[in-house]
Amino acid sequence: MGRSPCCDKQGLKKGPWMPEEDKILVDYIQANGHGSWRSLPKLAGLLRCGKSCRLRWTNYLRPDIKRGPFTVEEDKSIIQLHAILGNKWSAIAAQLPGRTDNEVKNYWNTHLKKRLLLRRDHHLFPSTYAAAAAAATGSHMAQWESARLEAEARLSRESLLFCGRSTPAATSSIPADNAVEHEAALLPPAPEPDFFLRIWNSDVGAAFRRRSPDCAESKSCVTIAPPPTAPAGMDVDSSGSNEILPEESSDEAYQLYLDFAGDDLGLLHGQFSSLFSSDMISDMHL
DNA sequence: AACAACCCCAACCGCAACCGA
DNA sequence: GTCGGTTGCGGTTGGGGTTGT
Repeated sequence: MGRSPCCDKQGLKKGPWMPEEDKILVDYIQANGHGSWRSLPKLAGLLRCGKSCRLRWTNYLRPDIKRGPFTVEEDKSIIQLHAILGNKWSAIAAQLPGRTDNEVKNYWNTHLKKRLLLRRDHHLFPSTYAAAAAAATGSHMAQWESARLEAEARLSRESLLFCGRSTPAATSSIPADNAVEHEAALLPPAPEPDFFLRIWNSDVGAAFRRRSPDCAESKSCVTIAPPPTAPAGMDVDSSGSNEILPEESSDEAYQLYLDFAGDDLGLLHGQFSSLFSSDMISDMHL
């Protein structure tokens, strides 16, 4: 796949968008739709590359974008979804109406991640391996997530770690210093089934599908309801907004991880047909 | 008041998937 | 099946704003 030339073309403007440019872009898209992003700048009379126009539209100018601070519910959703999906910002943002992947990503990196790491330090989690092993036995999602935060650069290996849950060695006592080596030793040579789909199909995943009418009928759905009143450490301003003030919701956010533990990552058939095709489901060999 | 350090987020970069010819 | 163009996505960065000294 050849890379397409984009902003490196001479004569195209880069950097912050001017209000006039915004207006041109909005007017054009509202009148004609965006069509081909690549040809849009020329048609609209913008000295920008199509990529820049697309980003500006999807991340800033789109009329359905929600402005303002993240609410408590959005905060929780992001944390919960990130525990399942990892850095799949577009997938997480898809569950948050009006929020963009870029916004969610920035919010995670600048607020939530910081808070959770801060709390993690206070909880003295065991080694990465122990956490992975805990996840492998389904005993505590929080520890699994801790391990993931601790080593985000190794996200791609998570599925392999998770798949090791049926391996006897995964539940044995192994010194923390040897964790990485043991992880490597556990790695099977062949690709493993999609572990996200497995989790999504578990009680943990069900917690996020509770919004769907289908889910309401299922006993398997875990309801993570917001507290009736603002918990300690969380402020609700006088306007009634659920805005979370910096640093103040760390306990709440972290507790979410603890509450989030799945006692049993049992597999629930038929829970996510609205999300995945039947072919995908049948291919999972659940 | 001036400067440094830090924070935040819009925008960019580059890779990979997707899609049609 | 292959190729080239296009789009989507996640990681990273630059710079403006804020806070601390």
